[in-house]
Amino acid sequence: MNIKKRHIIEVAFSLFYLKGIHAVGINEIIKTAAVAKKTLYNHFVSKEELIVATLIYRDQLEINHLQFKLEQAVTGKDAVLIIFEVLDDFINNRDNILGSFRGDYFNNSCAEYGHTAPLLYKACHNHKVALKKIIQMHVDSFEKNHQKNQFIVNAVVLLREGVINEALVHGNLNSALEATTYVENLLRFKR
Amino acid sequence: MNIKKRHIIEVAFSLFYLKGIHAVGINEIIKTAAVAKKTLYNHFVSKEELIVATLIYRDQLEINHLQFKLEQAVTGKDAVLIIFEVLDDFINNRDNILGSFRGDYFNNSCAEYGHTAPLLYKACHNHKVALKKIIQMHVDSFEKNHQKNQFIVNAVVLLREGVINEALVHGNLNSALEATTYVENLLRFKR
DNA sequence: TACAAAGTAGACAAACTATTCTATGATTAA
DNA sequence: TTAATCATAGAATAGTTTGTCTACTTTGTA
Repeated sequence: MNIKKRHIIEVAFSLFYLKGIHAVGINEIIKTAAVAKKTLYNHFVSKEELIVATLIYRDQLEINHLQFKLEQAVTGKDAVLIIFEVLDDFINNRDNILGSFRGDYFNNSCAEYGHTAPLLYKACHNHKVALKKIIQMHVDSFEKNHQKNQFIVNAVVLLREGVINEALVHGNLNSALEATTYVENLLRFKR
Repeated sequence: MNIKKRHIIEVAFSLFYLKGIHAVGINEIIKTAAVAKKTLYNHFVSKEELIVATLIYRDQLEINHLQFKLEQAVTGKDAVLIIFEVLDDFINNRDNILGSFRGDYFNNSCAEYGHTAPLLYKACHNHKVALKKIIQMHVDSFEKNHQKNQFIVNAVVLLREGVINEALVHGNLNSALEATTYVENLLRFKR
């Protein structure tokens, strides 16, 4: 991808994520990115297209990062626990790749736009589907009983979402560790 | 409270909740509320004050509604399960009082503003604290062991947050029921 | 070297934003 | 009845916003 285009996406993402999408204007983006307005509009037909690009960019970043971390997992159960380790590092700003925590970019974007911007919603939804697929794959490796399998997958997805919101709005930075205790229980009982 | 003021708050809440706060202007609010601009600014010094008023209004509505439903609970464990019943009705638009589901208003507002508007963040945070206090109270009634008690309270809070986001972004309208199965497990094992 | 593509800087338009203000009409209480 | 209060409609202000356009400069490639 064009280097300027990527730079604009990265800068836009940072600002959107930190301040919220509506709160950040095109002028702020081009100023921060040190880029001409024309350049931005050469690469993106509208602000909405840029927003969607930031969502896809962040999706790839988070999914790749998670996959990389999951390579350390020996068993499927390890993998499930690693998901919450990654979350804990993210929430407590111990991860350079994911950057400074300000909630889940996809949840935040959906919260801001709801279903008023269909492309945007779809990008958020896609990310969640991709994430669930990864979780599913790892749970499949150790739980063959369909019902138990679904039970665990759903619980992990649910807890993950809970952890992020708990950290953001409740301000509870231990939420990932709390969830880990919980997941350990879940994995033990379901053997 | 003044009847006009309350009407403005209710209309503003509906619009903010449906479309997002930034996306709704003062002009749209006064037009929908069929009220003069001066009337709005007589009651609220600024848009931000109105936003905070809608958060407090919704906080009271949700807390009162939940308390009312919880009166049906015979035991503390019933109460915990009722929390997820209420959520399920909310998500599937079976509750006239809570209205049409579009996620958690407090999470959405925080997502939109982050910490840039301290009064707003505080109102959201207060709601979460009030909610946790209610959950705590009911769990206290059946679990005296402090560690187990905290474990359950945290799990319920985490799951509740997860359920709402799962429904909003994943589009999974069964999330509350899935969580219920999970909570039942939790309550059984911790006897 | 020459030429096309891509970037820069920023003025500009049109539409929006929150907020203030004026002028007028309706209610209400003394 | 009279005076004060409250509401209305909407113009005006000052500042946003996204997106377009012009004129000029840099850059990469053939």
